Amino acid sequence: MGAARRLDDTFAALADPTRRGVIDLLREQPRRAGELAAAFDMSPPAMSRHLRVLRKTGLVEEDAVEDDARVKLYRLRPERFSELRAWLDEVEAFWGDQLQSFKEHAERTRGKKRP
Amino acid sequence: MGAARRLDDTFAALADPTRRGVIDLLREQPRRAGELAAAFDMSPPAMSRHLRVLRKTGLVEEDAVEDDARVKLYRLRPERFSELRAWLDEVEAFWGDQLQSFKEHAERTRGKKRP
DNA sequence: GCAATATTTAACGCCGTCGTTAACCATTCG
DNA sequence: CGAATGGTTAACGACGGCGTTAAATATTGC
Repeated sequence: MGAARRLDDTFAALADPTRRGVIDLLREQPRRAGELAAAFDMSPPAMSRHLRVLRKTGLVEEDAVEDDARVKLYRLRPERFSELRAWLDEVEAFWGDQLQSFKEHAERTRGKKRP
Repeated sequence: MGAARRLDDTFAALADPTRRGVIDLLREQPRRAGELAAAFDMSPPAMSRHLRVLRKTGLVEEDAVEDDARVKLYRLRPERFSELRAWLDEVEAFWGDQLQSFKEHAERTRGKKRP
């Protein structure tokens, strides 16, 4: 049930196009906070909060690499995405049965316009 | 880009625990609107709007079966879930490369506390 | 026709989100 | 030290989501 609460935040985080855009950029390589703000033509504070949201949900992590301690690098983290996939798998497990019945039905009624 | 817009709504729809709960119930079998409202101890109007959201995103469909034309049956629809899976696949495709590089890096620096 | 049933729409209030600008650390470097 | 740079936090306004109750719309059945 802890996981369910976390899914709330995960989905909410992904509902924002800017945040999905960030994820898209981070797929290629880690990026600096300011770099991301610029990429979306958005004020640094605005991006900072988007990053905070992504951080809190665990979709992204921040580490202070580089020789300059002011800059923060953001990168993707796989765990939450796996969790998301797990949820999706669970929901879609249903199609298996559903489509199975459908297939069987189609099989039985093949070629007939109306059974 | 139409698909991206749709993802906004899909994720937003799934961010609500009630709506995910509805999806969970619909996995087992189609349900009536009022039945769903009762299941979540919620007023019919509130559930009605949740269902409207789910309908608009295409996660759910409504058809008026049964001999009583007043009742509406809701059931899941696979298309949007597939779309979601596609997005997730795309994002996760990155782990392959990432983990690959990480593995190589770990390989090179194995046993050293600090490179 | 009229009361009861199933669901949706309308109108209202509350609270959280998203963006902006201004102020606030921390760090670099001249 | 002191200005400049990178980033986050604070305060504010606009907008939208979610729940409630009241009213509207079908449809059923006596």
